[in-house]
Amino acid sequence: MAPKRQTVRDIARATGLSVATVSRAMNGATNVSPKTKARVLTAAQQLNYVPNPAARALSTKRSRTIAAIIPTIEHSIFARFLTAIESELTQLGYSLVIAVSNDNPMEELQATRKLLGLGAEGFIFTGLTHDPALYELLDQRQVPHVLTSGWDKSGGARPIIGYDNADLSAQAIQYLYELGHRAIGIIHGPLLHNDRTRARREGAESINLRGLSLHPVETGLSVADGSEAAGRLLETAPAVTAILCFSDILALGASFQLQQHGLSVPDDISLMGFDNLDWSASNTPPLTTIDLPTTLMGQLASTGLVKRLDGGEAMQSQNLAAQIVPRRSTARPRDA
Amino acid sequence: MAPKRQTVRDIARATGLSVATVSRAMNGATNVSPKTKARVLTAAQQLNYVPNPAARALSTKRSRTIAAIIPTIEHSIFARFLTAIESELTQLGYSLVIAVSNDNPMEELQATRKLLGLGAEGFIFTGLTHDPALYELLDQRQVPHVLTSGWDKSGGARPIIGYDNADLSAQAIQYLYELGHRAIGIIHGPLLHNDRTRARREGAESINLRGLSLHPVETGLSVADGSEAAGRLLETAPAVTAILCFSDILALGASFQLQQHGLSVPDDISLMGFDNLDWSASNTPPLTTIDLPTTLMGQLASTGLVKRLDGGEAMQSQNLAAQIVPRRSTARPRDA
DNA sequence: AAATGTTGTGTAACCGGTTACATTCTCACT
DNA sequence: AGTGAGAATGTAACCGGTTACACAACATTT
Repeated sequence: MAPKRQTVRDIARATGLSVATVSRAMNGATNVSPKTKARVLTAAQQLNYVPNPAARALSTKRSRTIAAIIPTIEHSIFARFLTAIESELTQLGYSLVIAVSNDNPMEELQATRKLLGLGAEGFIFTGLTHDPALYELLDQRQVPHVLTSGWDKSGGARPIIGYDNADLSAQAIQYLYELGHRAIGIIHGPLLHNDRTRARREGAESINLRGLSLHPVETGLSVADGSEAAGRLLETAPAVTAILCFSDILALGASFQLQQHGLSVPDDISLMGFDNLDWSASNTPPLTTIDLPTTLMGQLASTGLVKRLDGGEAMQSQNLAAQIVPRRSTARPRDA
Repeated sequence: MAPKRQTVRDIARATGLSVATVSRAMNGATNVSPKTKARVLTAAQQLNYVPNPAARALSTKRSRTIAAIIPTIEHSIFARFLTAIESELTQLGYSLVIAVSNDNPMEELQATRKLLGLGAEGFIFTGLTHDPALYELLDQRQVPHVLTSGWDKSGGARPIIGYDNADLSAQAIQYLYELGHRAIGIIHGPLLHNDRTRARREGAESINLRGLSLHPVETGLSVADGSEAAGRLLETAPAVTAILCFSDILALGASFQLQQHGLSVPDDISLMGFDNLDWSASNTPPLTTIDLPTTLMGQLASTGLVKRLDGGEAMQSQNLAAQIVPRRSTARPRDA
């Protein structure tokens, strides 16, 4: 019932070969005759041999494990991201470990320490700004890593695979302006410790168009927060004819609030999101949003990191394209 | 810039002590004088020493890693579950690795093999039915594991920490019946490879009440699927006065569809979900649903597994309580 | 003062793979 | 047959912790 674990030496004994040959046969067959290789493989099969990962990691000094640290898991945009990373890494023979930072730089630092101690060889972070101590740690130990979900035009020192939040949100405002909207509400999550949100807000405010007035409202990240913020916005800026939310989740909350006020989308007010989550097309009405290249970003971050680890190739930063997806939740304002 | 990794021997050299003493000082201090312990600790601090997890795992034959295999990550109910497991395990000094089965027994088996090869010591599975080969593997290698998200009255051979899906869904039907509903639609995900859904369906159908007729519709798991299924239901069973969805996600989709048909909830039709996701209270109208003890389940599964691994205590099965959360999306039918 | 116990520390083996280097075997070619 | 190159295999050290056992120093008991 409990056959003790088999080792290379057991296989060596069983086949009458040496441990070196067994090891060579199990891995990339360098200089092993096909006959012996087959002999080893069948013996391994029979004895139900599974290599000990710790022993292998110890002698190769490689764990083939990559860590992803994300702000939260309770948000399908990150779920999509993680799924992409996971499947890509699995294909490349790597494993993924995950930690959550709750958008808190200290928790992020702590999680990184922990995963480093767990043997992670490479790191995928979300966002561009992190605690100096985190960077120090990474540099000191020369840990390959990549930043995601953002973009730095000025080209920072570390590889980035992401998209230009400022530019995208500017595009969104432009899009609404061209539809005829002049007073536009913005609902977004916390600015503190979240450079994606900050970039989006700054991007929106960088637009200078005649007659345009923006009405930003800061709130949390949940559906309930979106609803609450929309309520606040309707009170403080009743002239608003369109609302841009910096996430589809917030837009969903806002749409609940608008419904409660008896306002119809887009006849009374236009609503636009950010993320293009899977349900945004099913929303009533289908939600105009921005499709972020989350899956591609996960794939590229993974392959880049693996190439770096396996081949030593330096990673290249990439600014990925993202598209506005026009749907029925946005339209010309009534009096335009 | 690249100070080569410090080892116990480096610390031993630096302090003039032996590796054994250093090791003892670093871990639970068995027989080490406070003075030496302090000396070792400060030296370790100064040299920025981080123990090599592979070496430790190799010699202790313990990895302190637990694996969770979930059907999908793109569903906040599992996100909540994972978050609970993660924080609990971290507190207990363990780490979590995650794999996704996509509700496919073969993928699940493969993922288990992989994580076992990665060194996972214990497993948390979702659901009660799994591939026989999976059970064989677990038994043969005596891997501690726990099944979650379900319940087996007849008491299976393996520890379960979950809730009684059949009973909960029966309660939901009962609740709607008592409100006065007689023709009740049910929208649920795939029955194949998903024993939670099967149990819920069977539980609902086990109810025998005068005048009650159920109209089940099978679909996928996404919001769009819920919307599609609701459309189908309205066509095939127009007499339905209430719809029970086996997930809040499906209920959200259904509510979009009802809106499109100009039907108001709950005046024209009652709508009920399952899960109590964070937004279900913000929905318009707030969604009646069943609050599942996901967080508690994650905590108990984690601590149980750790107790088993650390202390050898056998795990105990637990049937956790779940509550119907009545909100405004359900009401008496019009003509009752 | 001798015997015994207690506490703190050191030595060296061990975990289970990988791999540099040494050795043996094969076979082609003179 | 002899030689040398190249292929196949073996030996043993190594990765970096942990820990059984040995031993030293000092306290306690009679």
